[in-house]
Amino acid sequence: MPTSSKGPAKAAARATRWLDKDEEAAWRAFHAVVIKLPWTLERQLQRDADLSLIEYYTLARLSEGTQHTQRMSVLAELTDASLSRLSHLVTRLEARGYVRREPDPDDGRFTNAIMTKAGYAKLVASAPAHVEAVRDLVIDVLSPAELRRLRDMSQRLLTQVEGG
Amino acid sequence: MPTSSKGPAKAAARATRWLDKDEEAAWRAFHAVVIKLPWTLERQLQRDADLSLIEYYTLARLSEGTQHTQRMSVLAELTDASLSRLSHLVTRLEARGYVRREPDPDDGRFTNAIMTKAGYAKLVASAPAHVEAVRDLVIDVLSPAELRRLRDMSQRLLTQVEGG
DNA sequence: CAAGATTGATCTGTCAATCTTC
DNA sequence: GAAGATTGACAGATCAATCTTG
Repeated sequence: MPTSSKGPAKAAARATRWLDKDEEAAWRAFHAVVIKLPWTLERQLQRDADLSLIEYYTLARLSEGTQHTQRMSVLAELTDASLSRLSHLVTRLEARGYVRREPDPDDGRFTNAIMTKAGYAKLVASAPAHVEAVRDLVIDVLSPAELRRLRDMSQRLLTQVEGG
Repeated sequence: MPTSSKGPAKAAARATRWLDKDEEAAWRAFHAVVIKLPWTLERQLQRDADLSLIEYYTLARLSEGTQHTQRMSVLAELTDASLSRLSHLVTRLEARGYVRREPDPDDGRFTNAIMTKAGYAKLVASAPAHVEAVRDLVIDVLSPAELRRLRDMSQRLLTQVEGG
């Protein structure tokens, strides 16, 4: 019954503004995408590259850093992971030889994550199939105008989600 | 570097169609939403109702079934969970007294998940805060026209994601 | 034996506690 | 002592294997 209908608004201090029919339909469709899309990309990467989505984007963001390097805390921001999650994750990538860690020479409180040659090669090898998937699943499904709107909406949603 | 730029398209049989600047920007924004939104909703539900997102939607979908009942396999579809995941999950909901299981009287191969009174009460108590969150984070951020477009795009994305 | 469902092993993420460096 | 980072214990998801019913 929730999220729609005017159903029993038991607990809330003031009457709940339930979703109307259109809002409900929009939410269901969008919610489904939000749940299913990451999963589909996970599968693609797992199958084609033996990487998880966040592993792939960790390598991608590392490749954009000077010297293929990023501080752990910055990388956590960029990949939207907690520092703890990233630390575990980098431990695994390290074990596979894709990344190595070094304390920042200038300030030992920071740890630098540094992509190895093998890590870069892995990213380069994995990218084409992943970009194909992103195209197939998202980009090529929408017109350029729609894509602009999606970006626009996404940016506004983001400010909300990030506690605007 | 991936997803954008014309970078080394090593593996793929044919040249990779990398994302152009606008496509890349749209993808980054949308990707961020897709990753962050579920997490925000998880936090809200965890905090306000001690439920995970999928637990909440499991209860919600159950409440829509005749007699507050759904077959496990149908419920798995509705909640976008694997049968295995759902089974583990229902075991937990059962332990908390929100759901019980019975074999289908007509065909013992099916298992019915049945929401208890306590389960329904839990849903009713949890719904207002969750709907508020969905409004704050998504619905009220977009105009009705945008919401229509979002729904429209989402539906098309879904057919792709579901292997259209 | 096929479809529905469950189970157990394993892996990943989270949370809280801890360690290190300045 | 505060910020950055790591660690370990635990909760939840996945995958493969298994069980059950018709």
